[in-house]
Amino acid sequence: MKESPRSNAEQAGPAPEPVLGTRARIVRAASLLMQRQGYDGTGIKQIAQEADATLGSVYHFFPGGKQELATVAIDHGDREFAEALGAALGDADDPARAIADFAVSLADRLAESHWVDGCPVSTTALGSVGRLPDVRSAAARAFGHWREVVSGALAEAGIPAQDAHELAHTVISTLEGAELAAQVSGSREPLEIAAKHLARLVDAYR
Amino acid sequence: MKESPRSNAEQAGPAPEPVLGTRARIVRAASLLMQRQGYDGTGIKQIAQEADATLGSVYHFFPGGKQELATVAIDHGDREFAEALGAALGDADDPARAIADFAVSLADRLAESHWVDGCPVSTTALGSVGRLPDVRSAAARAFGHWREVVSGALAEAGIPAQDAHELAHTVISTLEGAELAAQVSGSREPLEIAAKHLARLVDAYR
DNA sequence: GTCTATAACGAGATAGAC
DNA sequence: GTCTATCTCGTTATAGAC
Repeated sequence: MKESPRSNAEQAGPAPEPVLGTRARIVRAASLLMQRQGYDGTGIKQIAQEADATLGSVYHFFPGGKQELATVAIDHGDREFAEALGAALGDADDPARAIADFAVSLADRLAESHWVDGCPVSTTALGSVGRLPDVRSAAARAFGHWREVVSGALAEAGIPAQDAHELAHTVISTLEGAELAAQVSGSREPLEIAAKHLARLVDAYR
Repeated sequence: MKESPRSNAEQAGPAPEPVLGTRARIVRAASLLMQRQGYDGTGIKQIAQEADATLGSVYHFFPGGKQELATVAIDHGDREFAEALGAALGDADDPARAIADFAVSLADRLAESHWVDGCPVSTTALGSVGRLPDVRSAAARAFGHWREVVSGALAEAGIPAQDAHELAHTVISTLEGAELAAQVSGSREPLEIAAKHLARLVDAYR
């Protein structure tokens, strides 16, 4: 069960990335591939190949099969995005500007990936709404976490709790929708405009 | 090629819905199923069954196979949503209120369908961004059409063209994102809050 | 235009040696 | 924990009778 994450590369060379265990590599590959191709568009064999693991290892760590893998992949994307969001908004005294900058950084990442690496949750979640309850609820938790990060930052900047709660909803919704529009149209424009409008909206509540 | 759309039900009884030809039934079924399950989650056999057609008929009308079917389905959803949007914003002297009401009506439709009937384009488009260029560009056209409807209504209400263009981007992005969030969380809240914030944002530009 | 049968392939999942 | 072989089923797509 437990693996030493440093079984090789022991003498701490300049290698920046830690050596991932098999389970972690599988999770990372599943998250990345499902982010790009969705649940049905991603095969378990493809995940195993991308993770440099065998099919047997995948089912060893995830006996629940593809569904379990999908929920774990969404949890992974949840944490990843929450950290980025927290880092961007954490100690900002001007949350409106911080949110706008974060939206532009999403456009940067998206353009770098040629518009394929969008939200790590929405693609997987959308196609499985009425069909895979565990996947759907994992996605709902993720959205909730992200709203908490935004709402906390807004409250810390002096915005009343109820306003902060509602603004957090619209900030996350608009970022999601603008990222989707940017992917589909292959353009930074939706996210850049969303940055401007979200800043204006947040500032109206101070 | 051409079919009489009234080959039966000739005496114009009180039947409200027109009799659809085979091709139209296939398009409608494909649009509905891909809206719910995405491109990869929807099988051609399932489409044929839902449309009361045979597999042979599907390939007769759509020799390009699943890809062609998907682009036609997106075009269908495009027109459908553009009409609803146009009806809601067409002759409104208060576009901010009209947009808010429309967002709430989206929440109504979503709740009625138990959160499965979301945007007729985004689910199909998202999973195919880096993989099916024809599908992606059909989705991009749809988003463009919808923005034109919004931007036209805003311009007619006296908002300068550049502001109207940018607002249309955010209106569509936010509606998309809020609908996605509502589906995932099984709640009207994202769309109801988006309605309020979009109205406030639009009013700030008058 | 509609229907059935089937080809060709890949999917998710399992078994069991090592 | 890892690997390979395999089972079973469903998929897209095609062929050809009617």
